[in-house]
Amino acid sequence: MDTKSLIIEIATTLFQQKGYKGVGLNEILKVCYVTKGSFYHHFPNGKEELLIACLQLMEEAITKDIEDIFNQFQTTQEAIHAMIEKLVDDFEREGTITGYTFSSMVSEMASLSESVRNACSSLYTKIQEIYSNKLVEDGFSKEMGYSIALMMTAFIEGGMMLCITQNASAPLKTISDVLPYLLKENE
Amino acid sequence: MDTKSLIIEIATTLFQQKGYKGVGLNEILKVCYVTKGSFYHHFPNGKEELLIACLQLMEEAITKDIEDIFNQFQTTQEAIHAMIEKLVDDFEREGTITGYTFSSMVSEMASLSESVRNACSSLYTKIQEIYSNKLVEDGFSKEMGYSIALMMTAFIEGGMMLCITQNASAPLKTISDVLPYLLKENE
DNA sequence: GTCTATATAAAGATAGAC
DNA sequence: GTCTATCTTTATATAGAC
Repeated sequence: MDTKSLIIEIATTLFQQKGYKGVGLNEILKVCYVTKGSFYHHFPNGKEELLIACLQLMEEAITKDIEDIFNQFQTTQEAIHAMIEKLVDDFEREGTITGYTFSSMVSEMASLSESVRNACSSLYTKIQEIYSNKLVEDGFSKEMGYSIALMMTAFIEGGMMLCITQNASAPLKTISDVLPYLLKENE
Repeated sequence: MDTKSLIIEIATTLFQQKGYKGVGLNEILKVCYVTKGSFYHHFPNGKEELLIACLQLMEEAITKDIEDIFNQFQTTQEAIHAMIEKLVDDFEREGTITGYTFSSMVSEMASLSESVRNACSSLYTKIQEIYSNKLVEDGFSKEMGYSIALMMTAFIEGGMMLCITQNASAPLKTISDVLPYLLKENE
């Protein structure tokens, strides 16, 4: 793999685990076996440029992943259930949630950098579109589909936050169990 | 006000706005007109000790605030509606959400400091207990009350995250509109 | 495109006078 | 309890050889 992609891949994981400010450039480059000089050749605008590149990679990876799951299942309910199950598995295996979330980047950087905020916003919008389209297929109105997609995103983000805080997968599991009510009773 | 309390108050606001790593000690102390020497007299263990103190202050302030709102209204549904409305108002007025959230602290620090994670966990538990108790008053079973309280917390946290990301209050408003379905149809 | 060496600024923290 | 001055480490970033 070329140097630039390598840096982006490794930095993405580290940012997701420890947040943007929680990882120093030195740490990233040490893991990559890449030097400062090489880094600034690929990212002349430094660390923030790297973050934006990572957010774009996340956008691709996350949307692809979610789309795959949503294509595998007939209904939104089944798909979202499978999705959360996967998050829970990852969390129980690795101890951290690296997929489908970038909340640390949002909460750290949204107030500090407009371009980072926009990249995050774009990502959430993409995810919600996938949900929303599936919900319309399921028979929901466009408006209702939009609202529920928004809620689902908030739900999952909040659930991940609680899992990280409690260092336990129970919150996401509970949410996964209760979500069907949301989807069924409004159809 | 005594120096220690002053530092805690100002630091709390700054941490909520910019996250823990987003604010330097220098910045905090400059706003307080307090010197390093004085700071380390009150907080021998430095910045992380200050953060813990801030989280405790938040715990008091947030629980008191939410309890007041919940005492003002008959049902959970009305209370939570008023609560979200207050969040939305604050956001529209100030541009940032400083109340009821500390997600930046969680996502930045949970993987790095166990004692910070515990303080955050305690805070979420307290909030959920308030919801849960009210829900039991409303006629829900203890188990159902617990699940719904968890969901509500996840919902609101996720909603705030989306508001910050989109720099708009729409997400929380949508959530506020749709929440009644969750509470009504399971009663 | 990659390297080493260096610059520069900011972080958190300490020492000791008052 | 508060002050100034200082220390140490780490951060991001740059210069210039190869």
